[in-house]
Amino acid sequence: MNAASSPSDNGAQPSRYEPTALEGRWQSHWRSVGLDGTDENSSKPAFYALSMFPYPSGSLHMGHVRNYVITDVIARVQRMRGHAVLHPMGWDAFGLPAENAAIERNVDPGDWTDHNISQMRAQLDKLGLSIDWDREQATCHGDYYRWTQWLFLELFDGGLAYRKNATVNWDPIDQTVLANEQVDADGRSWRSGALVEQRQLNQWFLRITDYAQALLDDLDKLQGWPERVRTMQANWIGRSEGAEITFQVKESTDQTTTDQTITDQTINVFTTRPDTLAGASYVVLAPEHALVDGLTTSEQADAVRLFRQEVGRLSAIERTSDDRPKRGVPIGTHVTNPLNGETLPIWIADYVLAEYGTGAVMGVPAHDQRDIQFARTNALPIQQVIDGDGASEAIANGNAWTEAGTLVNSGSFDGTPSAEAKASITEHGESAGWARSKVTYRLRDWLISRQRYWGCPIPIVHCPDCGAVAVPRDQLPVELPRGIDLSGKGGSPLGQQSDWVNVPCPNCGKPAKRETDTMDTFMCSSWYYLRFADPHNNALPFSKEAINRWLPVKQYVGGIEHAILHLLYARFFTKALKDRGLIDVDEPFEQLLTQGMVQGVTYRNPETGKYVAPVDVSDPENPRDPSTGAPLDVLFEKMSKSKYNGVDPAAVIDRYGADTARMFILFKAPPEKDLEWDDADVEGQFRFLQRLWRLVDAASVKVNTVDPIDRGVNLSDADGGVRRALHLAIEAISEDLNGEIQLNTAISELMKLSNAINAADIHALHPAVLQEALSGLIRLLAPFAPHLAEEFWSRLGGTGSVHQQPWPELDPTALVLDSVELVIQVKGKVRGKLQVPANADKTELEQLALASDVAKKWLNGAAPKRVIVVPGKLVNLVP
RNA sequence: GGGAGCGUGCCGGAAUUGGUAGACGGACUCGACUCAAAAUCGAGCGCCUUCGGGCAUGUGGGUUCAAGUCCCACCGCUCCCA
Repeated sequence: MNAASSPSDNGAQPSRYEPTALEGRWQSHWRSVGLDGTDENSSKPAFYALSMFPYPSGSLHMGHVRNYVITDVIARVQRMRGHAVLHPMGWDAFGLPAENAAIERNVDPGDWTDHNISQMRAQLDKLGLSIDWDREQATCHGDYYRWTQWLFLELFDGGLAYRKNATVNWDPIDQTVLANEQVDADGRSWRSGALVEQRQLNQWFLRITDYAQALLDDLDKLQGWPERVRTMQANWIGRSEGAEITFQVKESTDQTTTDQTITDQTINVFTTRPDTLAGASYVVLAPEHALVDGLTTSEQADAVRLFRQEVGRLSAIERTSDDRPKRGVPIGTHVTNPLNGETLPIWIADYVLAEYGTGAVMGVPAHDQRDIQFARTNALPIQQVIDGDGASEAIANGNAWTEAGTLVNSGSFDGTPSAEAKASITEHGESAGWARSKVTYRLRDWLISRQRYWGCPIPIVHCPDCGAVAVPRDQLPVELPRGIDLSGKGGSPLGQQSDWVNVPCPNCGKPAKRETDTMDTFMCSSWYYLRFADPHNNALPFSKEAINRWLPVKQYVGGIEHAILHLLYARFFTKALKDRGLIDVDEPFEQLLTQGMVQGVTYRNPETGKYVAPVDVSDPENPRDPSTGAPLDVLFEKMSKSKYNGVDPAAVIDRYGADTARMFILFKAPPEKDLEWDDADVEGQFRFLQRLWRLVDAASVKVNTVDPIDRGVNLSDADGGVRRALHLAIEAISEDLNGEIQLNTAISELMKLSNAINAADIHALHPAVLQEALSGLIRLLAPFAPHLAEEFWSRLGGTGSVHQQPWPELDPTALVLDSVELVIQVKGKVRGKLQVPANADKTELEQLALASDVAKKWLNGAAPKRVIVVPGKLVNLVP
């Protein structure tokens, strides 16, 4: 049962693979000799391998293991290939779990976090990761967040951090605001899952929208990123080209409205379809739009007030959702369509948001799906202005015609193709003064204020006279007050610390108050990869020299869930810091690998939807609910406590060792795909390492040095076969580690090589061949199973550490064969095989094929019409 | 609705400048060893077959001497945007 302790107790002669003891021994040896330190001063080319750093929850899960093992293999291979490698680790250590623990259990969030960090570091150590711990960072420590604040002030000085009153997403569970990126498609918080609410608050924002175009354009530079991450970012940025069109309000100045008389009012709308302007039948303002009060007539005032109250309760997602009826009310006044002079009513409607574009749109029902729904609900006219095949029918059926076509009902523009009309109508409007071509983005400025305690304080003092004043840089960090009472109620916790809040204004010295909001934790993680390059710098967050040596990160590895959030923020930071002259790189991450989830088996009762723990399933072949006897669905889902499908990495390491865990997790699935955890497969991986152990054990009698020795001249067929197997493996594994990283097939190549050596009689092999094969095998194994490879290296008399050896070199002559198998096809179907000399040319191959029994049988003596020869592969005879 | 990706044995997955489909592993079956079991070792393992071969990479077409791979249409799943 227990594989780690069971292998045959039948005698003492062969040594046993005991991973736990072996791994502990090598780990402490490596630590004592400083094997994993960063090579800072050599002339070797730099290679920066980075995993997305974890939140220190206190327990390592399989997703972490997968992430760090993938990065570790890459780091180790690059070292063997002659690079100076930077492979650091740190902690994304601010955030709500610590604060919630403090509220629930009355512990200090800092102590709680530090305790978790040391616990997780110990768990990570057991994986045998080649991390330079000397560079460790925790974002909640003053010597880190001092620089987060410093960088905030850089952005503040550059005008990229500003404060404004805005409608923001409020998470009622976590009691704080959220950035748009942190609200999912269902309108729920990324953390708490609560439905977010809308609130008007005065908050800090970063001007990420200034970089919208650069963030979009430079996606093209990121050829080492998965296509779908780039697409997701491009969608999120959401560039749209169009025009801003000015509509003149029609009512004259003597028309009385609710609170004022109308002067020369205009409404600006943004549209991507200026070509459809003639089809506008109304103009819609967002209910919150500043012009609404002034343009509402007395008759409509009550309806408008009621409607605004209703809309105020809805989230942006609900308001714009396609499957909801579009609702609105007219406000009583009108505008003139600048293109054709028609009079159009002004409405307010839930589906128009104040924060997007100009907060106003023109309604063109015939050519916009939301507008046609709105028009049909509210009996507004539907005028077709673009014609195309099937357009009229579609519109009559209530489907907007959004394709390109030809203009109709548009006066002098009739007959113009719609693509061309976009430009010509805009130009016409520009010369008449009522249009401008314009580009807008879906991306909003990044809201970074959080009304929570356990985060980086925003280094600002609010002075009644001077306004928002930066805390002088020599006073950083603005430290979080410690040992305070956290109730979890009553607003921002820092606001209640009067000692801390009340300070003199750094500018004029009068009494002032500190900013009491803390920063979004994504601020802290937007620059940590820069600090790792220069972790102990006391004068600056990092020096330009250090950044130039190590950045950009050559290989970044992490979960797809950060495709937008962290990866977009970090790109923005990099660009902003470059523009501030602090760094020279403009993109932080050259290659990105997004690893898939680790899933565990779940048993679910399809009737009740409830999960059954695996221990309660008596027969896994035919799983049934122990209480109802109903057959259960067997699924693979992301590991979680509620589904009883978590596998604890520590338990796996205790039982099989880290090398088995590493090998399994790499072999079971390609890195970017989801991985289905299966204990039987882990067992299989352990068996492979045991097989290697026995192979090295047997060979050690014959080989006692892994140093290269002169090769004998006379090699037997078996010798040649083993050499060929070795060099095939070197070729394939080296290829798997270049570009698109394929670690699962690399391990299968190791297995093939091991199988090939095992299949030969090692006692009959030339000692030099066996020595070369084992030396190569061990070095190829080293990045994947570092402890076992080191043990083998030492047992076979190798000097130094296997991890400091050069990557094995391919000898192409070892791959050459005397004879190869030639496939004979007849009309594309395989009909036979033939051994032929490897150096035979096309003509010879054709003749050999024609003379073969296969040809005689399938061609009935006739000559083929055509013969295709692919040297080294096949001959295809076409009768 | 728009975009991206995916679909291969019982299972995880190999193979894409078009060239022997199913590498490697798991599960399973049989055999050796054993009092027995585990471990280990050996053999088998897509489907059908009249043992000649035939059929097979979601479905249906197409290009080609040759298609998992390229093209068209469709079906299903996943993700992103609306």
